[in-house]
Amino acid sequence: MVKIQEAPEPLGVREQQKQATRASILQAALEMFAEKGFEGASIRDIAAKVGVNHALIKYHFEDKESLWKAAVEFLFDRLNEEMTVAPESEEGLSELDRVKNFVRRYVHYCAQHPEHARIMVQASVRDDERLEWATRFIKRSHMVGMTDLKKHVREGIWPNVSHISLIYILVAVCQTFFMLAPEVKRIHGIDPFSKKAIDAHADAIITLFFDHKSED
Amino acid sequence: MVKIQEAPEPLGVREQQKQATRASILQAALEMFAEKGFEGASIRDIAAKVGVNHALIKYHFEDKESLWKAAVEFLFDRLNEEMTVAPESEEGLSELDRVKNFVRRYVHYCAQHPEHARIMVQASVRDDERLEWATRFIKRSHMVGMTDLKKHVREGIWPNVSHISLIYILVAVCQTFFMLAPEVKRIHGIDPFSKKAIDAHADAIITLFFDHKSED
DNA sequence: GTCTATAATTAGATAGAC
DNA sequence: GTCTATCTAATTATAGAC
Repeated sequence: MVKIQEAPEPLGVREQQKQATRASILQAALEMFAEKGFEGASIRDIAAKVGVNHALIKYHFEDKESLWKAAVEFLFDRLNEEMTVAPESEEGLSELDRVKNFVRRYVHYCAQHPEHARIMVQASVRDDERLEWATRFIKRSHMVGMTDLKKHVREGIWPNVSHISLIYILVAVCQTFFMLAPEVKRIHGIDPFSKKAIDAHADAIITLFFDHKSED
Repeated sequence: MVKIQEAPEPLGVREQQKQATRASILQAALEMFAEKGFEGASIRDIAAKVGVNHALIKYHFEDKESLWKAAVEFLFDRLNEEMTVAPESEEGLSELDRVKNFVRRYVHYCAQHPEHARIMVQASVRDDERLEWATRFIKRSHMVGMTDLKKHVREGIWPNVSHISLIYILVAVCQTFFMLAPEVKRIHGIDPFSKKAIDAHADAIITLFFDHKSED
């Protein structure tokens, strides 16, 4: 019995439960991979965190590698969603103010989802099959940023230096403070995820990059 | 038979071989821990990389945890050595030029030893006993930097924003480009460790931070 | 869909030979 | 000092019950 439909039917309660379990496993996997790395995070610990049997993960994700890939896809899908901005909301703003808004938005994204940087950094320090696979996602987000960045260099917003270095500088300053949150807490005794610290960090970046000139 | 001596005697050939083996194991451990993380790097792979039996590692380093700690101590000892500068070499320089020199020196350190950032980032994303142990080393290097940084904020070299954010911004921009070298190569097709890329990166940071003012 | 039970592999540790 | 051999524990994977 095949149904032809424009919008998806309301799911059966069993199917709903399935998707909920799948989502819980994915969420637990994100946290575990972020904290312990690919080998350090065990299927069994992820299952235990969700409260299901480890064999169930095979049913939803085939194997550990596939689970990791599903987690990475989820990260970049969410990044695209959350970083997209309605054009109307920026009408009348100068290009510099748009760049500043972008920095604020990205800083907040990094604070809300530190597991993104944690997982991707651990992927990007080793030149293996997983990094090769993830390259398409990283590449896509870099290419989008690169186009804008080159335009902004021409407009004098960024200095005319290596574009590749600039991209990594921008990403690094937004991510690192939150990625290393456990260290920041231990060394400096502050919580990077507090509203105050998040705003102070965005302010620091924007002031240093765009509103500051060193005195000799 | 006890010898009292001012300077160490020339070591026996057997003892020399022992220390050479120990150093090789430590070097291999640094590379493996950096690339694969604590759990991902196996004692057996490290031993295989050196060309010795895995049981020998226990003789030199007791267990995996101790080997990791020895590797981290080595990293910070070398950091202190290589970042120390003779006061004479900076005589007559303005404070701003000293800061620029510091950035250049640190960028070169990060390029020469990307395993430092790789190992410490993986330690700092998880709040466990190893990070607690490593805190003393991180703290020491942050405290040195923090004192100078506050002075330089007063002098107008850095903008008057969160000092903690500034520290992480500075460290992040110097480290990340080299830490993520495998990614940089795959995405942008350049080698971050080439002399040209290293210098361009240091230039990018210094220009952006100290020699640039955005146009509105 | 989810769990039980178990096979197959791999890792860290260590006793003892050389 | 270094290696061989072995033990134990943990992990991924999977067949099959419910």
